[in-house]
Amino acid sequence: MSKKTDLRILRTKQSIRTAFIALIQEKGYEAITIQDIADRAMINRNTFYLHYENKPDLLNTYMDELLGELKNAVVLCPISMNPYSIAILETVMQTVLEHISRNTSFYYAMLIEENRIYMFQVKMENIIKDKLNEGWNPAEGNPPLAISKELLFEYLVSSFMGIIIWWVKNDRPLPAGEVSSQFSRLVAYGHLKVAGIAFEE
Amino acid sequence: MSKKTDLRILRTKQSIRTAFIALIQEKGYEAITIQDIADRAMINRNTFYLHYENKPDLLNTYMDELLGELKNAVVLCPISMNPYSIAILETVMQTVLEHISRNTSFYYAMLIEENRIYMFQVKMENIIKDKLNEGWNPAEGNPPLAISKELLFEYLVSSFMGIIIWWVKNDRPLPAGEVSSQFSRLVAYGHLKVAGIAFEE
DNA sequence: ATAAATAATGAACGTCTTGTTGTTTATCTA
DNA sequence: TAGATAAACAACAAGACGTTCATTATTTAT
Repeated sequence: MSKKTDLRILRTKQSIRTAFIALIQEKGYEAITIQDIADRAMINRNTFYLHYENKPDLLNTYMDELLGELKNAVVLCPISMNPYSIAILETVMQTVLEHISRNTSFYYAMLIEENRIYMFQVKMENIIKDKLNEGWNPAEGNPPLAISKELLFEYLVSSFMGIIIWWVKNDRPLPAGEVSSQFSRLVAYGHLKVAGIAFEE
Repeated sequence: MSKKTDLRILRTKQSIRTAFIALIQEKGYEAITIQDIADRAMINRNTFYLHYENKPDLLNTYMDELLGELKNAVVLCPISMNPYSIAILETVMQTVLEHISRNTSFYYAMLIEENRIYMFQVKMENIIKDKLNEGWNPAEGNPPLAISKELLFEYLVSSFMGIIIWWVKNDRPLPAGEVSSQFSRLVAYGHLKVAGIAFEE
C-alpha cells in the first residue's frame, strides 16, 4: 500500500516551483514564459507539460497549496471567543502573521511590489472573511447591527489585509503580537482614540 | 492657431476605447488580443498601432486619463479642515464616490469581479493616500501619534478602498453622503461603537 | 541485480499573436 | 480642389504555445 511518488517527479516539481517563485520576483508573473521556467529549473520544456497544464495551472496549484496551509493554521476556539469581541480579530491576525512568518519569501512574492499576484490577495481575503465570519456568531439578546454586516465585513477584511501587506512589505517591523493587538484596538475603538488624537464629537 | 485634431483620429480612438472596455468585461484584460480590439472597433489591426504602442500602453493611457479626472475632482479646502479630523475622511470619500457615480461603467470594469484590473486599484490607492496626506497636516501642539503614521495610513487607505469596492460592486446601495458619513465614523470611533455593539474594555 | 515501468529528453509541427514595413485607398483640412 | 494624412490591405519574421512521437535515462518492484 506504499504508493510512493517517483523521486524524479518530486525533484522536478520542486525545481519548477523554486524557479517559478524566483522568476515572479524577477520579471513578474505575466512576463514569464514556460521556456523561462524550464531553463531556470533545468528541465526540458516538455517536462513542464507533464506536470502542469499551463502557467495559470501552476500558479493556482501553488497558491491553493499554501492557502490550504493558511486555512489550517487559523484554528478558532469559539468557546473562549466573546461574540462580536475584538478577541476574534486579534486571534486571527496573530495566527495569520505567524503563518506568514513561516513562509516569508512566498508571501512577499505574492503580495508585494510591482510583480505581485493580485489574485492571491483576493483568495486570501476570502479566507480571512470566512474565518472572521466563522468566529463571529452574534449572541442572542444583542441588538441588531446598526450598519450593514456586509459593509462592516468589507471594512474589517480590507483593513486587515492592508495591515498585513504593510507588515510584510516593511519586513515585519513589529512582533506579530504587537501588530495584532494594535490592529484589533484600532478597528474596535477608532483611530482617533488609539492614535492618541484629541477625540471630537 | 486652431490645431484641431483630425476627426478620423477622434473617431478611431473612441472606437478603440469603447471596444476595449467592453472586452475587458467580457473576457478580461489578459485574454484580449489586438485583433479582438480591432475587430470590435471595426478598424484594421494596423490602425491600432498608429495610436497605441501596445495593449499596456492603451490601458495606462486610459487609466491615467480617468485617474487624472479623479485627482482634479477631489479638491480639499484645508482652511475648513480640522487637522486629524474625520472631516477630511468624509470629504475625500464623498467626492470620490461622486466622481465614481459619473463613471460607473468604467470603475466597474476596473474594480469589480474576475476581470478587474488590479493595477488600477493600486494607482487609485496612491491617489487616495496622497489626498489624505495632503489634508492631514498635524496641528502643532498636538501630541505625537501613538502608532506608526505609515501603519495608520495603510489602515485608512485600505479600508477606504474596501468600502468603495463594496459600494461599486453592490451597485451603490446607499447614497454617497451616507456611506462617507458611516465610513468616517466607523474609522474614527471604532466598529464596536458605530455598529451598536456592547463596548468592552 | 535485473527487468519492467515510467519519467525525462529532444526534435519537430502547426497555430496564434505580436510588432513592423511597405503600398494603396479613402478621408479630412486648409 | 489639392495636398496631407489617416486608415486599409498584404505580407513578414520572431516568439511562444501546446502537442506528438521516438529515444534515453532513471526509478521501482521483483
